[in-house]
Amino acid sequence: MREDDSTWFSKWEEELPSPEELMPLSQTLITHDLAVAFDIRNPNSPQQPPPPPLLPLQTPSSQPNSAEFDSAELGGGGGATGDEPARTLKRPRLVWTPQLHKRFVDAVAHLGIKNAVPKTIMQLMSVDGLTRENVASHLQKYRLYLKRMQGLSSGGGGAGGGLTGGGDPATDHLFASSPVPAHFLHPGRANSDNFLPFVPVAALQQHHHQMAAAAAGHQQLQTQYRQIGHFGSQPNGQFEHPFLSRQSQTVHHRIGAPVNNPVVPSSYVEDMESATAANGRKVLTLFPTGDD
DNA sequence: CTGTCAATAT
DNA sequence: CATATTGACA
Repeated sequence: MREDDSTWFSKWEEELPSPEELMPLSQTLITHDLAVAFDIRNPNSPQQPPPPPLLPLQTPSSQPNSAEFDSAELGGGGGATGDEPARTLKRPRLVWTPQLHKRFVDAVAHLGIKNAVPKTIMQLMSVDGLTRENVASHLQKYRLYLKRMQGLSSGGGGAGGGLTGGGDPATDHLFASSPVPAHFLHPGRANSDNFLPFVPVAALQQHHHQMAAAAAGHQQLQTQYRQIGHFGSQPNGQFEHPFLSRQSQTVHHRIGAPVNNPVVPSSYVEDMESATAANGRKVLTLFPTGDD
């Protein structure tokens, strides 16, 4: 029944063959300008349909959504006419969506704990808009998560927890959604050959703004709740995402009966990047990469 | 300067 | 309250 349990990492091996395959990595985050443009915090309209966060493929159509420009910022004083570039502007808040986190894990996994440093990860991810600080922050969170899992799974203590191979959410929320490469659990242990040495390929840089994915717009919105629940209520009925259905709201009682293993809440698309390879590896590689 | 830990803000 | 952001330190 549960095949995912032991398949995920099996698949992983197939997935991380060569760096070249990883090269095409390219996700589009919100560009600064766009972010700022969307960052509009409508004082009057509290419920403005937030821009669809991530768009893997299948760009609907660029429906020029009337973007209202609300420069209700600036607290008096200061030249309001000056800032046009997105420099020195405060980013809203990075929304680490499962897919994005997956990319993060992917990069870290392929890099190896050794090279898994913020800068490298960030570069490998090639996520436009992502900054070192973002990755660094998330990285440490991820490390803590790994550490936590280590202590719980091994050990013997058995402490009331129980449940070892499952992994229980509630504390790790997002982290639990993405598969954790086994090797992460323990740095110097098990066989070393398991992994590919992997050499930091030349600086890969490629990012273009093809499908704009706007994910900004949440400034003070509590994350997780309706962050990206269902946005198929567009008047135009444009998007209809099959995935991205968080089933939170589930009352998880602390100790209760042995919860079943289905940890994975919904089914996130395994990997959209692999889809490209299946079809004919190419697509993203010929685009003018205006890197930084 | 880059990476990490701690504190703070939202 | 959890998460991301920011600051300070190594």
